[in-house]
Amino acid sequence: MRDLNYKHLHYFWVVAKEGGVNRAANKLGVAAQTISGQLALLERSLGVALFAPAGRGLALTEAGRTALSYADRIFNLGEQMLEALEDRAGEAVLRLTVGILDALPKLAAHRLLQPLMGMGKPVRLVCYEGEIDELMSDLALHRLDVVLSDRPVASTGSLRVFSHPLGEYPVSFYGVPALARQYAKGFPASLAGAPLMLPTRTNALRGKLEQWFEANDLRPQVVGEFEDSALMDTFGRQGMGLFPALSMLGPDVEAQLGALPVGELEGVREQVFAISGERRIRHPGVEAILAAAAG
Amino acid sequence: MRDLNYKHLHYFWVVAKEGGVNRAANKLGVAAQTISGQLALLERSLGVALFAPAGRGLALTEAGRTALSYADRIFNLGEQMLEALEDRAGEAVLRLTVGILDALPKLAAHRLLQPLMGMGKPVRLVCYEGEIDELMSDLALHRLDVVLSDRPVASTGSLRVFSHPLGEYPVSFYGVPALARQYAKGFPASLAGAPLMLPTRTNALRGKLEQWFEANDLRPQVVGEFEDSALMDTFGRQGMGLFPALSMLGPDVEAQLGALPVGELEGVREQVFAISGERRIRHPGVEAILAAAAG
DNA sequence: CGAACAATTCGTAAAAATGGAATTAATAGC
DNA sequence: GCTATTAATTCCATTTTTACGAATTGTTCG
Repeated sequence: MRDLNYKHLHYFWVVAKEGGVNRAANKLGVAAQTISGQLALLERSLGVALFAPAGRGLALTEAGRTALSYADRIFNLGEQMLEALEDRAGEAVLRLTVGILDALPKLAAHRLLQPLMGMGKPVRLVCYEGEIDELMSDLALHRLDVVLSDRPVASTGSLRVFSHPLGEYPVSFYGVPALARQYAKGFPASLAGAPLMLPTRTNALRGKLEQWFEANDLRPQVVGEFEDSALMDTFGRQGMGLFPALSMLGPDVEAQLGALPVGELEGVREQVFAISGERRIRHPGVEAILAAAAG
Repeated sequence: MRDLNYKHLHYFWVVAKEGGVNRAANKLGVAAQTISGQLALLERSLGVALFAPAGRGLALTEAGRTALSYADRIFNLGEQMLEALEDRAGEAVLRLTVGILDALPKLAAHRLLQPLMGMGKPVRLVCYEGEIDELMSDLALHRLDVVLSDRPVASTGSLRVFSHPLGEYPVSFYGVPALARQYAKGFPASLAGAPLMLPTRTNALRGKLEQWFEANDLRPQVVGEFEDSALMDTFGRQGMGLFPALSMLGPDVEAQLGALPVGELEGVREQVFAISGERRIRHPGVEAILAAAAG
């Protein structure tokens, strides 16, 4: 039973729905012998009988009933697809569906997606956020075109994904003006005992920060851990403590959060990866993003 | 673009997943020209481009992405079907999935399904209850083999169903012994002012009861209306009032509910129909039921 | 029992899919 | 800027699959 022949399955489906080979032949516009023959081939390739003689007609076997419920769904999907494509035949807007890891800084995501707007075509951007597992499964189901992550993702047996580095960016600590002034002098040594907000351990950046503390012989006071970077930003704005963010986002951070840079963390770089589910065929939008990141 | 060629769609699916015509050809064990040609035919029949040249490869178009999400589901279903059939290849139990209208007396349903047990094969009976609309849609989706209803159902445009009469059965009023004794004398005239429980107006029997009251010039006191006959039985057992049920179920009613017949309603017959979604192909179990009802 | 119906088998004809050889197009390397 | 390489495609002969006419088998109904 190597490969399923969908033409044969389609005949089976119509016969089952119409209630007989002759009726199906009539509906499909082919001769009854044809259907009968193809049906026999299907049964042989499946290794099970789908129909059993009943009276002078046919009745579904148990296996046939199982097959019918699948065939129903399969061919309904096929019909839906035709409708969907008929609608879309005229349209020309490019839709890019992006999954963004909760932990990834929103401003960074925004920056990375910026190149899309500079493309020739009109683009409709659809963003989802979530944890890495959800996003990966959505990627596998083609509900997402690409996922932005803070680490590369390895292909597992069932899930084949491809990670493309989008870049690595220096990281700085930021804080409200009062805090920033207080700890800027003598940075990074000044951080000893400073109130810090850090991402949780599920975030790749967390490990790098720990290493940096180790290397600089610092033991800061952690006042909060955040899964979602947007939440951390909000608390940072209230002056809860110093928080890490990309150095290049200085102007944005100041404008949106009223926080100033305290100092850059030497050797610490936040990495960003674009994870795609395709080996090489690329979404024009994803291509634009990768090109902009590389250039 | 009348009919979708699933072989072509399958090639498209593999090309999209593998990331190129050559890779797909390699995986499928056919030449690249073949795939290229079949893909072109698919695009022509659909009237939209699925791929666009990108570099020296191909990239999905917006329509291609739409198609891919359908193809994913379609071919995953196909693979699931093969697995399901492989498992079921040995099995020999017959499964009958029946939908039973809430309003239909449970004891009657039990009686009607009884013949199944006398068949040669082992049978697994799966019963669902619900309102007519739910059951009809489940029937259309092949989640049910047959529906037992108290009235025939007409085929609508989108839903083709076939109603087979299973029989009509005389109806009696029943009640706990005290009530039964009180109202049996002089039946049916004695019912004037008797506490009665009736099915709601969604039940076909309700209309027939009203007519019978009219014909016998009775104006009984309705102490309760019930959608579900099992609920009515439960209240009847508590002595809330007299309730209608099939005459032939007298022994069952007495054994299970401790209620006695008060009198049969002349001219009132509860009808039962088997509704199937198939024109003629019949489930061996359904056939047995119909045969037993006819014989 | 024979007429009508339903499915099937057989052999051949038509249609579709396939692969070889050559062509076009876009990179990557030198 | 030229050449080797990779990828997709076009053209056409060949194979495979699908389809139909004619005849066959089995079942139901009058």
